[in-house]
Amino acid sequence: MGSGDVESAGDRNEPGSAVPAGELAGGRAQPKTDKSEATRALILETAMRMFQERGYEKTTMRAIAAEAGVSVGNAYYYFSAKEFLIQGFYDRMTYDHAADARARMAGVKDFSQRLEIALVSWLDTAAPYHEFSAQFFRTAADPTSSLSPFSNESHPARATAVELFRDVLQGSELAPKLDAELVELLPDVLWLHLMVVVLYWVFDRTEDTERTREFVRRSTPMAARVINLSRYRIFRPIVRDAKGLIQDFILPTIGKTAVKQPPAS
Amino acid sequence: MGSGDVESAGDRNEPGSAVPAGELAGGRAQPKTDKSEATRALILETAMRMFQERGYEKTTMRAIAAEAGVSVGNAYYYFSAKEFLIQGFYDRMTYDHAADARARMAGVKDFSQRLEIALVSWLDTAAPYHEFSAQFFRTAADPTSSLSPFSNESHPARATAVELFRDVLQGSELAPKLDAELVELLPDVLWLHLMVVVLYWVFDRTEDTERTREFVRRSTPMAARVINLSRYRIFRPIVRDAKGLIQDFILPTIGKTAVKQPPAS
DNA sequence: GAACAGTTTTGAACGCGTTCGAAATTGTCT
DNA sequence: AGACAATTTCGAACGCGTTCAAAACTGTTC
Repeated sequence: MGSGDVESAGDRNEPGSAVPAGELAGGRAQPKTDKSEATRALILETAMRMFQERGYEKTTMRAIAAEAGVSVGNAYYYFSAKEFLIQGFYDRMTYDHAADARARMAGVKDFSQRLEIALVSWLDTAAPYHEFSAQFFRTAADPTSSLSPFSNESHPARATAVELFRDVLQGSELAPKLDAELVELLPDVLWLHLMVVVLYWVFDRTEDTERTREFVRRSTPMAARVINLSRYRIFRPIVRDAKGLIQDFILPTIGKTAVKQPPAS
Repeated sequence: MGSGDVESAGDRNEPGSAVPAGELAGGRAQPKTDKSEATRALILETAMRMFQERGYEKTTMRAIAAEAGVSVGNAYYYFSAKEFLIQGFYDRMTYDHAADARARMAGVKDFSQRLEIALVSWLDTAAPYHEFSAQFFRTAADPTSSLSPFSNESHPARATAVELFRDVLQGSELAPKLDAELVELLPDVLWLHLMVVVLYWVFDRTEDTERTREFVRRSTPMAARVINLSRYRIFRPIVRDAKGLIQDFILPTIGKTAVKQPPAS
């Protein structure tokens, strides 16, 4: 996977103008000791447990600190803002999702089915957190926040997810003769599909997010069909347009540094 | 949440648990007197001016109240939360956009051009607010907030925008033989297109949001082409799928209660 | 051991959005 | 006019996220 460097883009942040540019990532630069690492972990675990129990907003920093047996200031020493406590959450869920989806896909060869499995797996993985998802979705929607799914800080999690969709594709018996360049772009496009599903899910208020689940059931075969049809000649101009749009406007935005091959011939 | 009554959604609110469920809309139920109305307007105008000058977060409720010459409590009497001050903003911008776009479209017959004009018009209308757009986009992204573009409270503004796109279509010389049902859905789909552009715009950090403008220039002709091609036979199954998806999953979510009204002014 | 430079921890304090009981004002009826 | 209710206005106070100077701890060097 390891294509190159992410453009550093450190100083996008609103608030401070004198950010030391060193420790933007989460809360700390380096864990110096084991005890330090333990404290950090304790705070994170406590916070995540409390978020699940009471929701994000209702869980105060004071309460987290008290429950973890440390002072507020100490919590802020490790996590420079409340929202950074979410990042750990986000990362872990991405990882769990990828593992679960791969397990479920095992043996399934049909692309449409694999895609659906991957998406449903996300819904299941995220289900426990649906109630307070809105509260941190709000935070994630802030472009200046490192929690935005498009931010550099989210790059590792995003890469993991994109990789999963690459697996979805590679395990499928796709129609031959598909445009190779297009296939190359698909993992990212499918990740975008997931983002749309997530968006829908966040707003979904039905029991067990049944509506989103049906949305997935309906939209996946359609996606498969579109991909399949892209082989036909009439589609060629559109496919070219779409490819251009994705390469020029979508990928750069999600921090993809132009791995583009020059158009041969 | 498609059919029937809109569940009052009062108790989705985090903070209070005893919301009277009466005045969720903006800040007040009814303006009782002229003076009342004047005070309300004064606060709103002051707030909007200060938002533009200093940004949303940096403008405190205390500062707004002081500048407007009223007490904080009074401001809260009219606007039950800071975010409600944005709604006025949102509504006004939607109105300005529609007016500006219609003026610019006058005489233009080509669909693709009309669509591009409508979108560019939005970018121009919104340009002064781009700097702090992120700050209130964050608020708008909260599904539980009335400021979400999908919320019921945003319905009037949304309807205005959709109406504009209906005009975009009606003034165009579209290919004949287009699926009538599809055409009927298009205004909402084009509004969604605008939402995507807005999303892109919010995250856009280029000079004068040049990147978004190019995105519009590239994506509009493509949209036009897709619509045009939808006539061909191979597309029929996909078009049917797409129509189903839109009707069953998109329109209900954006609060479409099958109300159609002729453009009367 | 003492002295010293980190690193970690503390808790009081700040500024903010918001709430609330009460005061001031306005409107209505006799 | 006075009496009474409704509306509008006020500002102190609450809880929250966050900051910061100082204290406590740790490891290193004589």
